[in-house]
Amino acid sequence: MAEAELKISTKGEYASRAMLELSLRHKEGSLHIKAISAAQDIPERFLEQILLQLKRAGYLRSRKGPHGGYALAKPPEMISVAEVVRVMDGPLAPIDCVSVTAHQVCPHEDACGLKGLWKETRDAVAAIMERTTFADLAKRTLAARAKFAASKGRGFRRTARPSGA
Amino acid sequence: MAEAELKISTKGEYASRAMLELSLRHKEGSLHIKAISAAQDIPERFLEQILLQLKRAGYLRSRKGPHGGYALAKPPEMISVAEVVRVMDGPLAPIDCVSVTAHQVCPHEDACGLKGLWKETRDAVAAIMERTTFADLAKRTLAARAKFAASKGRGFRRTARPSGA
DNA sequence: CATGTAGTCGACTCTGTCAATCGACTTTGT
DNA sequence: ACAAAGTCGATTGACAGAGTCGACTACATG
Repeated sequence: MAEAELKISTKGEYASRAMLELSLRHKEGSLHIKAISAAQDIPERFLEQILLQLKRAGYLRSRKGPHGGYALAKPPEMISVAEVVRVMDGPLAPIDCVSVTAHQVCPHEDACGLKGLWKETRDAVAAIMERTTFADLAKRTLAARAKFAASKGRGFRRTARPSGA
Repeated sequence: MAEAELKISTKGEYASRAMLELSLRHKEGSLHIKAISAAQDIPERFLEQILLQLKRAGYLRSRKGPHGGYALAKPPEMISVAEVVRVMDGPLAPIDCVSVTAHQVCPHEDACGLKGLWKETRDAVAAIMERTTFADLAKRTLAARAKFAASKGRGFRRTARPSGA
């Protein structure tokens, strides 16, 4: 028995985290894979191919050579989580006969009273992810961190970041 | 690339279909595996083990010998889809750090602004499945079938033939 | 009480997907 | 031109999901 039937692939998760990191540090210009990998704890080599995919899909732009790296291709408020997840894992549907992007005829048509239910859940999830942008996530994250820092007591240094500068 | 990041296992799907069939024909007393398998087009041998699991979890009762078979252990309006799916696939969470039944500390705590979002989607899905009972599904199915029959009933079958008579 | 019917159980296979890694190539800055 | 950084695609290893099998046990009826 698995542990979840509602599953976001780690790839989708990593992609989201990477995009979030990029959104948080949007001002800094481009970030190297290493920086993102370290900040979000994602295997560097794996992240590499994720960023690549995201770039091909038009969400990121990259620069080679020294001082290169990745950056968002559009402002964070223009990118929804749904888009990113879809790039990584494909269309979202709880079961094939309900997908908006990849339907196929369900052999049970009339017999399948479940179809409506699956569609309902799909729509609910899609709606949430569709309306949440990375700007939203960044805002929430900042808020959460501030709260965290405050509750942890003054004088505490915050999360150690492998920052240069 | 997969085709869905929101996935109900076929086991969960089959279990739901079986329960639906049992609900639809609740009046008939118990049904044999064969009948359910045929009606819902589920591999007999596979269905067998699914029903078994459902029985162990207390949703079905069975009778051996001739005239045996499976039947619901409680009325359809007392069983939610969420329960059944959970029996088959375990707790539902888009990612481990959000599961209500199987949490584990997320190593990114503060850094993870995504957590809230995953939780949101989980709750949305859970809410839908929790409030939908098999009585609901049976009703919907009957309605869908009636509609289907009506539209099929009048008129003639579509003629793809170049020249009719 | 014999016997076929039906259910129970656990182990097993097979396939596909997912996560992750490598090696080599290309581009860019100095 | 050389090194640093990014790009690419192929490969791999592990594990979960889907479906199968064989044998065992219980029951109901002739």
